[in-house]
Amino acid sequence: MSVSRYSDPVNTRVTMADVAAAAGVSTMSVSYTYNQPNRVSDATKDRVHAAAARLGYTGPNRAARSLRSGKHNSIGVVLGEKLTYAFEDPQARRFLSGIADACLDADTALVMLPNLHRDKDIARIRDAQVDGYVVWTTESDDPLLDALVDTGRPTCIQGGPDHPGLEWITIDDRAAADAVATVALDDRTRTHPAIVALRPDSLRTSTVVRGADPSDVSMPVTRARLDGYRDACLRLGIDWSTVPTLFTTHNARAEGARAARLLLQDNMIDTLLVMSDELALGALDAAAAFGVEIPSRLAVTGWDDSTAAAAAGLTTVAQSLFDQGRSAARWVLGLNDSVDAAAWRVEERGSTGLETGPKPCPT
Amino acid sequence: MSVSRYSDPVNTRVTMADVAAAAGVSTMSVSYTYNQPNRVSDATKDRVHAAAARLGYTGPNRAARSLRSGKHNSIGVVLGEKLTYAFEDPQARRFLSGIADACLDADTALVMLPNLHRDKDIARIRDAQVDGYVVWTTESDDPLLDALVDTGRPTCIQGGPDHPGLEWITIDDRAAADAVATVALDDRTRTHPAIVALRPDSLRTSTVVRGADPSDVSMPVTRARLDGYRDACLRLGIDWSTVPTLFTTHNARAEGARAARLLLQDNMIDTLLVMSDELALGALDAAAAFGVEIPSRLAVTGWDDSTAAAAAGLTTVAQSLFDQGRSAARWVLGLNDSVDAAAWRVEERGSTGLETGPKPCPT
DNA sequence: TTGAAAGCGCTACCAG
DNA sequence: CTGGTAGCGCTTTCAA
Repeated sequence: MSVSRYSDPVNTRVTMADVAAAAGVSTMSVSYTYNQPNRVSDATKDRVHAAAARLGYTGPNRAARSLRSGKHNSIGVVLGEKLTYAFEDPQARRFLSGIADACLDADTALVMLPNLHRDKDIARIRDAQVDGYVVWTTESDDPLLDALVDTGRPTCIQGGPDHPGLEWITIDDRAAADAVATVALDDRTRTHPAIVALRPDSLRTSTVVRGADPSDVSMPVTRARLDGYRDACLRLGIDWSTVPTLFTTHNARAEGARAARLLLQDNMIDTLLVMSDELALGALDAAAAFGVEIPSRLAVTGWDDSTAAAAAGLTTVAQSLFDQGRSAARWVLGLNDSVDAAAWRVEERGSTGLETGPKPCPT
Repeated sequence: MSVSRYSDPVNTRVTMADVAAAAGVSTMSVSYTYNQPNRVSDATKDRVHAAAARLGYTGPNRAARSLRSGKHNSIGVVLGEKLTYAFEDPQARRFLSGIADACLDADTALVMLPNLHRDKDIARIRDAQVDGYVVWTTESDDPLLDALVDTGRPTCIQGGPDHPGLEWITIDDRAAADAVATVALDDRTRTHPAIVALRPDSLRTSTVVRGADPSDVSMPVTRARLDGYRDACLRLGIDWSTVPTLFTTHNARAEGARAARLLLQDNMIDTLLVMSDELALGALDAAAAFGVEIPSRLAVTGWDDSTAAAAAGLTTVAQSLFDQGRSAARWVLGLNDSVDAAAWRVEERGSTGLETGPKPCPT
C-alpha cells in the first residue's frame, strides 16, 4: 500500500527527433505522420510507426504541441460555484453531461474551472490551457466576462448574461415564466401567488420581498423569470406590489420546504410559483406536512421538468439543459456554426389542475 | 447573438521578454518575480509589476511553463464511463466533490478523463497535461493501469484494484459486506438471502447466478462485497450454492426494483443484500408494490448511506466517498504523505429490524 | 540578488 | 510528398 511519491519515469523521454532518426526520415515526416497522415506516403508512415513502436514513442508531447500551435484540444467549463455544488445540482449536472457528450465526439478534454469570484479564479480561468469556454450562468457584472473576451477564445454562456463579444444560449425565461404562471393562476381562479426565487448573487440568508423589482436582480436567469411571473400577474389583474417573493439561499429540496413554510403563514396564498423543481418538491413536502391540499387549496409550479417532478405530478417548465450544454460546447469547438435556439414548453400536471392532486410518493 | 468564431486576440501576445525590456531588467528577474518572489528585491519586483500592468501582461504562459518545467498544476480524474454517467451517479459525484475540494486548496485545475476502454481513451489519458491521476474504481485487467504506471505520475485508485506501482484507497469491502449481511441475517432469524450485485465489467443484461464464485468477478469492489456476503452465509450455516446473486446492468432505482421483482418470485427469499442504496431503494419500491412487509417478511440492506437511505430507514454501509476523493487527491498532489485509511460502519435501521418498517415516504 | 546562455519538443513556414 | 530552418515562451543551469 506504500508507493514512492517520486518514482522516476520508467521510460526515458522519447522525442520526435529520436523516432525520426530511428526511422531514417526527417522530424517533419514524423510530425506529419501524427498530424496530417494524408500528406505522408504509406511507406513513410509504416517506417515511422515501426520506429515509434520500437522506441516506445506514444505520440507528440502535448505541452510542446500547445506551445507551438496554440491549440490545446480541451475545453474549459466555468462553474460559478465550488465544484462540489456543480456536482450536486441536478440542472448543472445535466448541462455538464451535454458538454461531456460534445467533448466525446470531438475527442476533447474537459477542464473544470470553478469561479468563486476571487481574483485568483479569474487568473486561473484566463490562463487555463483550453481552446474555449462554456460558462454556467453568472451575474451581469462578473469581471470574469471581460477577462474571457480578452482571451479571444470562443465562449458561450448558458442562461446569459448577453455580454458583448461572448455567445450565449438560453430559453426565453421571461416568456416561459409568464406561461407557467398563467397556467397556475388559471384565468383568475387563483389570485394570490407567492414566488420562490433562485438565490441572487451570493445571498447567504433567505429574504422575502413584496412587489420585488426584477431589475434589482443581477442574475439574468432569476431576473427574467421574475419579470415573466410579473407579466402574468399584471395581465391577470393581480396587484404585484402585494405578491411576496422569497429569495432562497441554495437550490435544495429542504430549502424549498423552508420557503413554503414561511410563505404559507399567509393563509391567502393559493399559488406558489417556484423557480426550480428541487425547491418546488420541497414546497410540496411542506404542503403535505401542513395538510394543505394540492391543487384545490394550493397550486405549485416548478421549473426544469426533472424526473422527480414528473413522478410528483408537478406542473413545470421543460427545457433540455443537456441539449443546451451540448450545443454550447459544439459551437465552442467549432463543430456548429451557431448555437441552436433552446426550446421550452410548459408541462401541465396535477399540481396546478383543479381535480387530481399529485401522487405524494411514487413507487 | 452572433459572434465571430475567429475573433483575433484583442491583446497582442505580451511575453516575459517584453516585460523585462519595459522594466529594464533581465527576463530571469521577471520569471523569479512570478515564481520565486523571495529571491527578488522589492525594488525589482515593483518595477516588474509596474511594467506588467502597463503592458497588460497577465503572468507566465502556461504551455511554455509546462513544456520547460514539466509541471502542469492540474490533476486528471479518470472515470470508467461516459462523463454523463459520472455526473449522474450519486456515489461518483460525492467522490468527485472530494477531489474538487482538494484541488481548491491546492489551486489545481481538474481535468475530467472518461475511460471507455478504447485505445484512444488510454492515449488521451496518458498524454493529458496533468501532474497525477485519481482513478474511479476499474477492473483488474484494465490496460489503462499499466499505461498509468508508465507515465511515472502519482496515481491513486478508488476501490482498487491494487496494481503494482499505483496507490489505492478503499474500505475493507469484504469485512463491511460480512458485517451488514450479519446484521440482516440476524443470527439465523433469516435464512434465505439473495444478493443484488453491481454490474461487473460491461454486462448489458442482468443475470442471476446461484452460488456465484466471487473470483469470477473482475470488478474488485463487487468481488470483495460478494466475498463478504458469502463469508457471512458460511459462518451462519447458510448453503451458499443455493443463494442467488443477480448482477444488475446499471446502478439505478428502477433497476433495483426490477431485480427485486425477479428475485422475489422465489417466496422463500427473506433477505435482500444489495450493493448500493439506489438499487436497495428500488427493491423497497418493489416490495411495497407486492405488499411484502419490511422487515417482518423481508429484510433489505443497502450500501453507501445516502440521504435517501436514511430517510427510508434502510440499513446500509456508511463510507465517505467525499473523504476518499479528498484524501486520494491530496496524496496525488503531494499534500499528504500517505492516503488515509478509509473508515466504514454499518448503519442499522428499520429495514433489517424486527419491529418497525421504514417510513415509505418521508416529508 | 541578478543575468546570459541553452534548449524543453514541437510545428509553421517555406522550399524543393 | 519530404525536409530544413526558425522559434513558440519559458525555466534550468551555471556564473557573477
